[in-house]
Amino acid sequence: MSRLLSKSWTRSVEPVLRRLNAYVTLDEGETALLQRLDGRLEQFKPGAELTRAGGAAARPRFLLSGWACRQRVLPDGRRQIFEFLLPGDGLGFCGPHAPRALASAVAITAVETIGADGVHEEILRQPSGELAKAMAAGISEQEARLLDSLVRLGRQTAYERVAHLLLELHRRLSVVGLAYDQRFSMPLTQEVLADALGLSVVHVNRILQQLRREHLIELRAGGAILRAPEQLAIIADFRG
Amino acid sequence: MSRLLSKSWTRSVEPVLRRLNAYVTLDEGETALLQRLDGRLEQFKPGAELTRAGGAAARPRFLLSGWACRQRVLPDGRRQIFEFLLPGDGLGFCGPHAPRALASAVAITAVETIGADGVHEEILRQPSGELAKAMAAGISEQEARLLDSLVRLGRQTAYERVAHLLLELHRRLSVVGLAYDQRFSMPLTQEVLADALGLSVVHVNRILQQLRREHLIELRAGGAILRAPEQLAIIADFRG
DNA sequence: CGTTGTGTTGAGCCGAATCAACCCCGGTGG
DNA sequence: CCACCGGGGTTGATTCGGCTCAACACAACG
Repeated sequence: MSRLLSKSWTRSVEPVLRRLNAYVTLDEGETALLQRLDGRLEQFKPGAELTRAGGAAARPRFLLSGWACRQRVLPDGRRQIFEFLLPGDGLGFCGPHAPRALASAVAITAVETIGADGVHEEILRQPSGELAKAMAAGISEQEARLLDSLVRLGRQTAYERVAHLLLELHRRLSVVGLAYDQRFSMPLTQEVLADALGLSVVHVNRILQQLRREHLIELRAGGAILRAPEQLAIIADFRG
Repeated sequence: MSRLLSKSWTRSVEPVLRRLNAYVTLDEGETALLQRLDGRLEQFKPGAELTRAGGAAARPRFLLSGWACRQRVLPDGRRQIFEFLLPGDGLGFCGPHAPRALASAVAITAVETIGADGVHEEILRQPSGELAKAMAAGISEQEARLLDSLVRLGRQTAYERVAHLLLELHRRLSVVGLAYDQRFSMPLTQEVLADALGLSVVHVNRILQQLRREHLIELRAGGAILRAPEQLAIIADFRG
């Protein structure tokens, strides 16, 4: 019940199943296909690149555990994080069309991924199956998140941006079973948050303090609690 | 050679052919398919909605003439423009997967579109044909532009943002044959630019003046000229 | 132990927003 | 013909949100 079991848990495809079933209920065959995924298991240390921008398109795979992000770095060092990749998320599924990766993906914590060529083949075999529908819905939701990010960066204040991102992370982790009530682990430094939100580290720090002072959130070493999700949603214009 | 001919030109699928052929050379059959497109022709006045956010996913179609944009408006009136839609661009091609439209599309000038269900069918029939490849490349490029926009809004200064957007528009119009050397028509008010760039109208005005003062650009009633594209590219970190 | 990375805090500055005029131009209608 | 009007662009004054710089606290770690 301790280390070994918990280790096997961190490697399971459960987050993938949870996420896809949230879109469309998969049938037994498709569920079994995912549980028997035989793609290569890969492990990454924090800071390691899962995908290099401009490099050959990566093979499709799922993130089983850990946090990563897609990002771009400007010549002078400024960095923009496009999105966070959480357990259960797919990576490289648009790739087959695209000649090369559009952004580099970098591990934030230790990360495990599993190759998912089998899923890709199944989608080609059954373009109108539940699995294909679920994967398409996932890609669509990902694009919706990118649009949300554009609004965040272009038209929201720092206060609204932070609230919005916290709600997004909470919602996504809930779907894959990694949020417990309003509590979830968030292994992000303030610098990472800043680069995702288009803010400076110092300012992120001050906004977080304000949110804590107002009893809207609690933060402790890698963990977050949303104390007033409804109010945060109003602040951030968050569309659940 | 005058009004009639020019009118028929504005309705042609030529921009579509130009854009797709820039990705992958289409064969005669595919070219003919596009030229014989029998989808419904639709016309929109400035300000009209081509697609309503949250509404049913729109049928796939191409924009034949005019400018439009995809956008979202916050409850308090703040607006973010996600991207501009130019002649030759597709709209609603991801739609079939997605249950509903992710953003509303609005005409900026008068706009003509043509339904393209035929293209969608052809892609299903020949998933590895040139047409399918070209359309996939187009979607991939569109996502790349969204990522560029995220960098723009999140990590670039107003000066860099304006330069970057002008270069993007010039490049896209060049591909579809609507840029003449460094000159192109740009029927955007400063307010529209502001909402695309996450800036205020007043500030956009000042930045444009600065760029003109520095002889990097020229602007005249709906038209733009890039006087020093290479320097603009350096300023904006624009990756051609 | 020092070292390094992360979070916290204060002071001052600056880029961009806001507020408020004003101009110009193309309608439009008396 | 001219007076009026509204939309877009321009300009100046002022405010403010967020950045920079700099120092310090604290914990993890070799």
